[in-house]
Amino acid sequence: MAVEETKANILDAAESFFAELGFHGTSLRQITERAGVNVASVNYHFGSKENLMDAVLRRRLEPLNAIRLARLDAVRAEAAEAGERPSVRAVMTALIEPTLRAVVQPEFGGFSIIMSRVFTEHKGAMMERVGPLIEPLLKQYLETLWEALPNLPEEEVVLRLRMSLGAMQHAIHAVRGHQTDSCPKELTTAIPEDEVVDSLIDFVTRGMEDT
Amino acid sequence: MAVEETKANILDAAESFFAELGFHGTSLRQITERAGVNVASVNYHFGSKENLMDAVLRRRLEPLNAIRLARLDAVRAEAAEAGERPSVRAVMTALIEPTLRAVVQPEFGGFSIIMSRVFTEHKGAMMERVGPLIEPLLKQYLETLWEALPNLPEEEVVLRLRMSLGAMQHAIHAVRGHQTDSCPKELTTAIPEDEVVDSLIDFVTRGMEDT
DNA sequence: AGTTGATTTAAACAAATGTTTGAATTAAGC
DNA sequence: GCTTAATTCAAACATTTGTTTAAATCAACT
Repeated sequence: MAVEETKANILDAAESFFAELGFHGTSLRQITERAGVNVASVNYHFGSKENLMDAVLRRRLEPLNAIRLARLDAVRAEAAEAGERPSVRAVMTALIEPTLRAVVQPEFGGFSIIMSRVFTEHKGAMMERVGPLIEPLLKQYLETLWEALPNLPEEEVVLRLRMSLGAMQHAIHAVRGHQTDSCPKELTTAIPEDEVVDSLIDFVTRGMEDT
Repeated sequence: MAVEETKANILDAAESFFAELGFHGTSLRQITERAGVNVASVNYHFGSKENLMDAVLRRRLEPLNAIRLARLDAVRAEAAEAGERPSVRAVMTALIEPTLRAVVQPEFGGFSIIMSRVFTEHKGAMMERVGPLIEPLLKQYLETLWEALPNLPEEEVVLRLRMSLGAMQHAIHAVRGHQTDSCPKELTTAIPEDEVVDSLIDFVTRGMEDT
């Protein structure tokens, strides 16, 4: 088995187990058994269980963040060219569309669940590791939203962005729950991905904008 | 030490550790040491570590759910008396206000974080345990929202409620993060509780209502 | 004061954890 | 084809885990 194949198998197995059972709830033996490799492989290729989680997150987050930043830059450039403020809808679309398109891909497996967990924890080892990966992105979006909503106090925009991120997180679960039938019965939806994207953009745009 | 005091000490310690380190990340010895009791006390009083988590959740959730249901019933009664449909704002206020008032209390400690984690997991032992505690509540709110928004497809209302719950979850973290300084730097807010409640109600009402 | 039942305690239990070791195997370069 | 380095493997490492046990202590009631 090629080296990259071994590492990829470990990452795949780790991703799905971390999503299902959490970091501490998953053992290296579960991961390596599903990956079809030896237990020692994790420490050989990644150094430790914690570094493995790092690699799981980076593999998905870095390319996705690059796309999201590019989309945001496009929105800013377009607004600058037109000599106008960027619209809230355009900014939120630049965030939401690539995120949901990525997350519904089957190979993203449990990544969205892991990210939700990370968002939830706030402190502890996991947040310290993910923080540096997402804070620069959020800072860019925040600054653009301040420009798009000049009449609101900056603090209020921060709060509304947080609430929008929460809405996005749960909308993602709605889409993936629809795929996997694993969300609470009272909150299942049968709405296809495209409509969820539209609904979410509408929802957070109404929420963000001044009425 | 009185029996109830012992159990309360265990519940307090378990709540804060489960919030900080997660269920699997916390050991019974950490809990019992902080609680000042013997390791065997947990199994004696609660039966198992899993049953302890059950008790932690029930202690907060059952009284809170009673309040939320009462508030919803009041909204429905008022609307019925006036011969009108309940307003989206009134329904969302009946959900949000008691939730945030409860959650910002210091003694609620890490409960909101535990709940976020539960919402996130979706499957696994934790969701199976919490599901029965919150699904009846959500069902009641959902039916009232269907009545309040008769022109929307029911599926769309379900999705919007989910997104609103996500917004509430992250707003709660904003408030508690403000208390504890434990949220990512780019998303800290210094907005006091009352204003967060108002902002959140406004945000989800705009999001839920047909434009 | 004595008895009964509930509670606490220290100690031990088997099982599972992440990690390390050193030999075996594979792959690549000359 | 030999050598060298990278990778895999089975086995063992010391800890830590949740749980159980049986004796000790406590509280309450007659």
